[in-house]
Amino acid sequence: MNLRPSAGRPRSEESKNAILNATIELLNKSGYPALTIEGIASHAGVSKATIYRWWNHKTLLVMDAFIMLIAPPVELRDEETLRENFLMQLTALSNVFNSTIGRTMLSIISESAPDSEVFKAFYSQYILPRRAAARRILQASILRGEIRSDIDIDVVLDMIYGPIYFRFLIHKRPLETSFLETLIDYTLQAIRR
Amino acid sequence: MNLRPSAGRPRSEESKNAILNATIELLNKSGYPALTIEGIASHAGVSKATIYRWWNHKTLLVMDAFIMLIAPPVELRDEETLRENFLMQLTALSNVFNSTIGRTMLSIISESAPDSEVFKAFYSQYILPRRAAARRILQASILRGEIRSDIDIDVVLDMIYGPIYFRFLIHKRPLETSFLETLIDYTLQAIRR
Amino acid sequence: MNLRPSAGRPRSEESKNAILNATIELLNKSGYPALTIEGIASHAGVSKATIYRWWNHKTLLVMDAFIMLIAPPVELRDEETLRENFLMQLTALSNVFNSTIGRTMLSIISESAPDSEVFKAFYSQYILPRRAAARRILQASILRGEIRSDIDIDVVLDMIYGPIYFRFLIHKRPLETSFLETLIDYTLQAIRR
Amino acid sequence: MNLRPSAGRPRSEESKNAILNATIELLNKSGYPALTIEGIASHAGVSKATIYRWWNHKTLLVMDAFIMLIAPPVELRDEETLRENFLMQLTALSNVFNSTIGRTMLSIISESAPDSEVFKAFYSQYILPRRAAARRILQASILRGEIRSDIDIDVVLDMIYGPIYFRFLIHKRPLETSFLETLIDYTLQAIRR
DNA sequence: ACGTAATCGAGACGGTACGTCGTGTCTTACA
DNA sequence: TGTAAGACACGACGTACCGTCTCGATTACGT
Repeated sequence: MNLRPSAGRPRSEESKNAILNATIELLNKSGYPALTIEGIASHAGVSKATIYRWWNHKTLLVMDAFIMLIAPPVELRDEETLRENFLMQLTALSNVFNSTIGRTMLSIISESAPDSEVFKAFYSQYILPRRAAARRILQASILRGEIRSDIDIDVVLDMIYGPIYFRFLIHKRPLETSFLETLIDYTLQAIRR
Repeated sequence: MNLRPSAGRPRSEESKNAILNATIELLNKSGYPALTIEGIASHAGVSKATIYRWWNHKTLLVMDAFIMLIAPPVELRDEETLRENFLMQLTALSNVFNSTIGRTMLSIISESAPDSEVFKAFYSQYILPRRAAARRILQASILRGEIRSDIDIDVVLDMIYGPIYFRFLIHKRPLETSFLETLIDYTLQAIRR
Repeated sequence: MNLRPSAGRPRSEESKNAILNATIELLNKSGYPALTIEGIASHAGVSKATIYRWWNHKTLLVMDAFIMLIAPPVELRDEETLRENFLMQLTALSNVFNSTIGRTMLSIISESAPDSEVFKAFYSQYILPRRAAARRILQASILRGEIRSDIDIDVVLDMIYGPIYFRFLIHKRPLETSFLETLIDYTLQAIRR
Repeated sequence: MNLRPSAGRPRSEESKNAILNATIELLNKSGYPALTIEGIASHAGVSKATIYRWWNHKTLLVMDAFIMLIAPPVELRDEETLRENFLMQLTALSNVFNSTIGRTMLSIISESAPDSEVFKAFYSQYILPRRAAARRILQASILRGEIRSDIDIDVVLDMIYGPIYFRFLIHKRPLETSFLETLIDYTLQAIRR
């Protein structure tokens, strides 16, 4: 069962945590362009080789730190209205954007290739779970007859998420709650029965 | 009027063009992470110092190359329907995204600070003119009574542009015309009178 | 005894030798003004950083190459006459001057400050040992009653070495044996009992 | 008569002086390795091209500044004793060595090739006149029967000048008068009748 | 208990690019 | 023609990281 039955010294969890924490700290302090493996190593009290042994690429290291840090997907609940559920999820999303590592992660993804390891990891571990949850509550809403049954759910989801990302990445403006509300209201207006 | 009638040797337009063209070529060939000032200099047959004399930062160099390359803002016309005008502009936008320099530019902007030189240049030279044009035709449409007069134009514009950027940067999926049409239709549905 | 028994990868003796040999070769080929760290690095198949790690200054690198190359101080012997001993030492000195690295070393020393690292190294590692040997045989000669006991040995040594350096550095004329002999004869004439 | 009958603007004496003075000032302030044409030009309020037009090489510029600055050769006089005459000349020489430009000049000469322009200029304009004067008074002394007639004057001159240069360039020690006197006394001892 | 094996820190290594500085040449307009 | 101003191609500087490597030391597991 155990494919590699642990010959030799096991991986140091302590070093692993020190590396991920150092990554986050240095990212917060100086930003992604100034983030170096050497800096992380010395800040974490760890050898460079140890980092290279476990992460092929700096982007994957940031990805792991990002996953460690962010909250799990918001539980969307059927009892809440569609509007409330979206508001909750978009608020969680805007918290991610407000962290340095969240912004960094998105800019890494922006310039990553669709077949790159980091993109695939981010998409499957971050985007898909949240999108699936949102899709579920939209479908429940359709079943309840609140919104039209012929809508293209993917387009609707993009109409909700897209402007949030846009506002952060391109406008670089703070996300007021009123913006979120107007956005959701306009979208629901477009798809209501 | 001319305060200092050119003391010293004038700037070489030839070098300037060679630098911008080399930037674009190398970007297309190997991508932004592999783009080096040294590479640009040698490919353009130009000295590194000449590049540094005119561009403080690599991002600003890419920005200038981007501006040189892209088409001027689409002329939006009153004779066309709102829907046609948006389709035209979004198609132009997707052409930008389909070029390497366009994708690079956006990822640079994604990780730029709001007070950075490159962000301010991009925002004022690229985003604002296009946004102003779109705003004008929305306002004309309001005057003609086709759409509601109480809408928040900024939110509407973000609902149109945002999903496009999102689809490219995060989903990394091609932009089918059907997507554009559905997007516009849903949006118009939300704001029609 | 050994306080830190070698943490980390040990210094490569191979690289060290390659650097010193490349220094000598390039010096012989093109002279000191054309000697660059970059040239040495590429000629030695070594990274620039490796050179800078071990030598703060180009002059110290030349100094080490010089020390590696030159013969150890001539053994002065009591059985020989004073005259023979000096002739031997001055001949060895003129061999140093006839090598490019010897001439280079002297011109480095000429323009070095008295408190500079390279001057102190040269003085203690090259000048002093040879001067001490010469001083010893002069003192032995005094004890044997061949020369006056009240002479200022430092002045006498400068009277012997100084003209050699002068002839090379300023006159730039070859050193004939007859010149050396006349020089020694005149000096002995001045200090004989 | 006038070979170049002043076509065009004449050479600016003002610029020439500014250049030579700037050379000396910068040499005194920061030393020869830090002496740059660009620095001289900006300090003298002069264009780089003007410097390059009149001096092929930085060493020649220093040479001209040196010649402008130093006193003319000491007048050696028959009325004085040989000893007094040498003392006077050696004192003048040690003044040269005490100036930054004097030390710089010597180190330039040390590393110059025998067929280089700067060496030939220095030798003919500085060394030879002083050496000729010293040679004359030695010959006069021979005629008066004070010193031996069979001496090799060139060797004697080197025995007097050499140790001075040596003391400055290699020992880097101050020249006490007592050293000069002992040096002269030993030399005269060697060649007196 | 003792070897085998993987991991760890330290840090040297060959590279590549950085951004700066000085070189010597040039192009302009003015004197 | 000479000059100041200043842009230019070139080349080296000394630094910073890259990703790899070689050490000795450490920590498990299987004999």
